[in-house]
Amino acid sequence: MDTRKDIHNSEVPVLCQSCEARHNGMCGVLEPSELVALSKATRVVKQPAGAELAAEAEPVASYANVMRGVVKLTKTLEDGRQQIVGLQFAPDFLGRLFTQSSAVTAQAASDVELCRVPRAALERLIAENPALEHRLMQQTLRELDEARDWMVTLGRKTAAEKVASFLYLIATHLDPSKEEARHFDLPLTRADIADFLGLTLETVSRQLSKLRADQVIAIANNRHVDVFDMARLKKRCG
Amino acid sequence: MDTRKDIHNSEVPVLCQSCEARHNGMCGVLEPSELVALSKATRVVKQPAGAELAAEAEPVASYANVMRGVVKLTKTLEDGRQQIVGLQFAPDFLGRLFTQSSAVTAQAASDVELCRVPRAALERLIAENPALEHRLMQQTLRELDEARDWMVTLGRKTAAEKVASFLYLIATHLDPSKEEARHFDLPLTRADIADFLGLTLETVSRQLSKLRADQVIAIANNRHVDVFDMARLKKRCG
DNA sequence: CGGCGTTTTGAGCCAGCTCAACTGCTGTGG
DNA sequence: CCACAGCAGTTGAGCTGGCTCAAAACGCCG
Repeated sequence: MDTRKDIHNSEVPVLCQSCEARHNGMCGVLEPSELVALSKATRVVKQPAGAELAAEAEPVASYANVMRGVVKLTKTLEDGRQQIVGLQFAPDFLGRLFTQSSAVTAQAASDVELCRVPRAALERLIAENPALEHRLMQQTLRELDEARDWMVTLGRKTAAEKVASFLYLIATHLDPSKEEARHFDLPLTRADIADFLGLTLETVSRQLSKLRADQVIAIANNRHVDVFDMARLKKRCG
Repeated sequence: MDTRKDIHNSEVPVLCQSCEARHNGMCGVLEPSELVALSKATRVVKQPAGAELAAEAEPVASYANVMRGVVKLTKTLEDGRQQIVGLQFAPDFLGRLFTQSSAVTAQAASDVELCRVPRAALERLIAENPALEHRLMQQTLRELDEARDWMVTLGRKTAAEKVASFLYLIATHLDPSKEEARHFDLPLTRADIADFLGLTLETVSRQLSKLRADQVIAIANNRHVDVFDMARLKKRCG
């Protein structure tokens, strides 16, 4: 992989210089020399929405960093009932460390760009560099906090509160502005949203219509959402 | 703290020799010398059922290992709705690493015995010993897997399947026998079970009565449960 | 412009909730 | 040793939020 001398980023691979994982993701703890070594094994891949990235109970040959787009983690019961158990945004790390097979299916929710790392290469680097494991531990703890937050949403909130909570989560993750109002494109279909919230798609649609009727949001083209007032949305999260 | 020379456990503190955390918990990765040093700072405490061990959004002064009993982790909405987001059994580690305050309330579900470790002592040991962080990472990943499993239960299962799933979880954690039939005392009240399953306590009670009527379980004294056939119970988990 | 997948809207139903009464166990005081 | 208070659990009856099934509307692409 190409590298370039640079006063501020001497020896850092070109691709890594603008990558979010380099700044806020796991690569932030790596030395330039480690980054160069790792980048020899990594490969940036694009995947269209709907692509399956890893299947439940299947062995996975590689880990990845999400560079662009949203990945959904799902679990399915024998009779087909499905639940989304997590969403991953750039620059999240993707993959279950220290076990042969993933407990979830990972699927591209929107078009995504991933930076793939072969299993063995990453595990070797982790074994050599405790700071990397520490960083991954921090992300894992954050994911556990988020999973537990979502358990409250699934177990104890009404349909209206669930949909508001979903919009709030997406708004805070996709629109970085600090303004009161935010807007973004939903990375999930109504069916996906239903699978994330433990509802039917009809109920999701009805609740979105209600939020529109109540002037909390506007929806254009079924996908683009304007939140007029984040504080008002938050109040509806229960 | 007292120590004793022993051919097989030279220098290991007496209390640690019979402790589950020494065998399957985080202390399993510590050298005898580290264990001696750590045990100087730890303190075994008993707490009655209902005792609050750590409050949501409050700073915590110590971590702990669960030695006996069950600890419930709960989250509460402003209006009082509650959700149990995790149960911890011996020899689980208790506490949120690397952040000032816990995101959950920890409460003794049954009478419990904890081995308390001051925050600073454990964090120093983790910084010095990557193997310890690795072990804690493994538990964190396991907890994340369990949280995601439970999200499917909360979001997509019926009341009957939820109650069966709860009994299955408790049976596999509390009765280590490999037999088809198992029996144990429920560590949770009906209200707690409801808060774990996202149901009302009346619905929990009705579903337990149904399982009894269907000869899947027997209940004595409201707390003691006999599962006649684990395979049959598992089929009812959805 | 026509066809297909997604979303919205409507109408009726039912699983699980609410409210309420009752049972049974346990501990306490006479 | 019994009466009785208090709490946990059970059971019943009726209601309702979210589900199911069905059809119409919308947006997108050839």
